[in-house]
Amino acid sequence: MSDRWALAAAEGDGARLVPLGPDGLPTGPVRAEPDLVEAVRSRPEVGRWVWRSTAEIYPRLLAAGVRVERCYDIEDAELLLLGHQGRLGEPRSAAAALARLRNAPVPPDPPQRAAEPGSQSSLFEPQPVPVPLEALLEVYADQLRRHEAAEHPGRMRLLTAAESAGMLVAAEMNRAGLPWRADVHRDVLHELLGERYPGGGEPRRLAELAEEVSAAFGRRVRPDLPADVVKAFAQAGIKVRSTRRWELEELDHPAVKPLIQYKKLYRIWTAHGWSWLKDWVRDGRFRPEYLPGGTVSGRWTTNGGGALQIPKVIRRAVVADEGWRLVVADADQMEPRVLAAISRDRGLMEISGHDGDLYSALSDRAFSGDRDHAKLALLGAIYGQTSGDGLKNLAMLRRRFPLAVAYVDDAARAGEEGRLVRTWLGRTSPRAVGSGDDEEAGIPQESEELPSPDTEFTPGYASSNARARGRFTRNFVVQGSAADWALLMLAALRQATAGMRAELVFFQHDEVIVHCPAEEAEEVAKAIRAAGELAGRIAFGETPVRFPFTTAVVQCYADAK
DNA sequence: AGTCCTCACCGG
DNA sequence: AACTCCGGTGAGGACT
Repeated sequence: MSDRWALAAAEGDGARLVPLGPDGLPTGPVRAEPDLVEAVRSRPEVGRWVWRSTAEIYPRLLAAGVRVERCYDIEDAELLLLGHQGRLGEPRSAAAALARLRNAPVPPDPPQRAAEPGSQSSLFEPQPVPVPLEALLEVYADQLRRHEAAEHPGRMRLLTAAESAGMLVAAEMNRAGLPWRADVHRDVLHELLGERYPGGGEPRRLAELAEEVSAAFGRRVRPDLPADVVKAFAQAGIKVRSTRRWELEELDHPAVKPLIQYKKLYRIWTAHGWSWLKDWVRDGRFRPEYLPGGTVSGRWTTNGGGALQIPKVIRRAVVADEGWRLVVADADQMEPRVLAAISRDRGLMEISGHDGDLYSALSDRAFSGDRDHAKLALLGAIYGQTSGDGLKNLAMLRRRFPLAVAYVDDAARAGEEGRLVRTWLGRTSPRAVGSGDDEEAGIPQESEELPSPDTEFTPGYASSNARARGRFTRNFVVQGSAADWALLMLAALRQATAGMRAELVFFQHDEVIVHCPAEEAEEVAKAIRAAGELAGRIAFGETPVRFPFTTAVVQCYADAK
């Protein structure tokens, strides 16, 4: 009996499938079966299903109550392998991979369509390109070879396996949905925005604030039109470059207060108001479509519903079912801990080797300043900050944590020089757009600027384009390696809760929510902490670095912080 | 009528 | 204190 099987959807509801050996080659004949779901359900001993696309197959299985242990997603792996080869942007479909193997014309990927509210199946399936099982096997065998050719084959195997696990988690979270109380959401909207007027215009509170703004300027002003606001300030003798909140806050003018209030509420109304509720919440659940690896750095995105931007005030609507709880868990200072692990900097690993607040430890041991200054300095180093307070402490960071700063500096230099960088597991940055100075053909590039002498490590004169590129690659290695860790953490958590009634219902970069019966809550919290530590060891090997979570067992998401 | 862009906010 | 990294979203407006 084989541990690993390849599976392809066939005519109607059917499937074709075959057992595979450790080398990825078939160890038996191809079976043709009339019912894909039954083909999988009847083989619980299979440890890993190799298929073209999780989004194509797994929602069907979940709808029939069939859960699988592990999978290998060929089209996701193709994307990661292409990236590793510096060929991001080439079509990643199985059909395209096959065409490349056979030196045939490569079909472009089908366009991704927008999410449809309320849909339960995944949507990265605009028009599935049928690929026969034999062709899939050919692509799979080639992918196994390409893993071996990677810079770190073991890590690359881990990366594709982890992201395939992420695909399973994403489909399961979409199926489960985030518990959402529409009645509570409506109460919040009414409190903040007031009554809705018939006809669909602004609700009462927004209309009142618009009146206050107009009254303050002495003429009719539309607060939702930045150009109108800038003009109104100019007529009042105040020059503003934009109407961003932080800029308006500097001004002394009676319109400022209602303007800022208007912006805040306008945002809630348009992005998370009544129409959002109607579009995205069904039967007490919000079902966003998660896209693992949706950003180049490996962070997830969601398609529709803005699930990764739920405003804090709206979180009151996320309420556990009767007798159930939400276990809300936040990884503590994930990015500096990840930097410690990937750079192997002794000082930073030492500070990251405790469960306590990392920034406090940093300010106690290495800084004369307070916690907030320590935090700014460290984050500034990771983000490539170009101005502000963080810079003053950069020299000290360099002395105390030479390997950590060198790690991100090296990544920045690679970016400035147009080279690619990789996360710890091997996810690779995209090439610079145009990878030269040929953007905006025919227009000369901006004049070269002098580097600021206190921060620059490059001897040359990098253009501002190149320096932006350097900030991107600097951040990429840390944020991306953190995403590597998060994938492994999710995979471990999924395994740990497999025998429980608990369901993963939300994931956002460094935060998870598990919905579970009250009596399972403590066990779930323990499982989350264990998953974090396990992910740290699997991803980065044995290091002193700890990956703690702050967990809260609550009935309402808003009570978690 | 549809597409693309800018703005400004939300989250990490 | 300043606005650096990664995204999604909607509205309005300019364009085809």
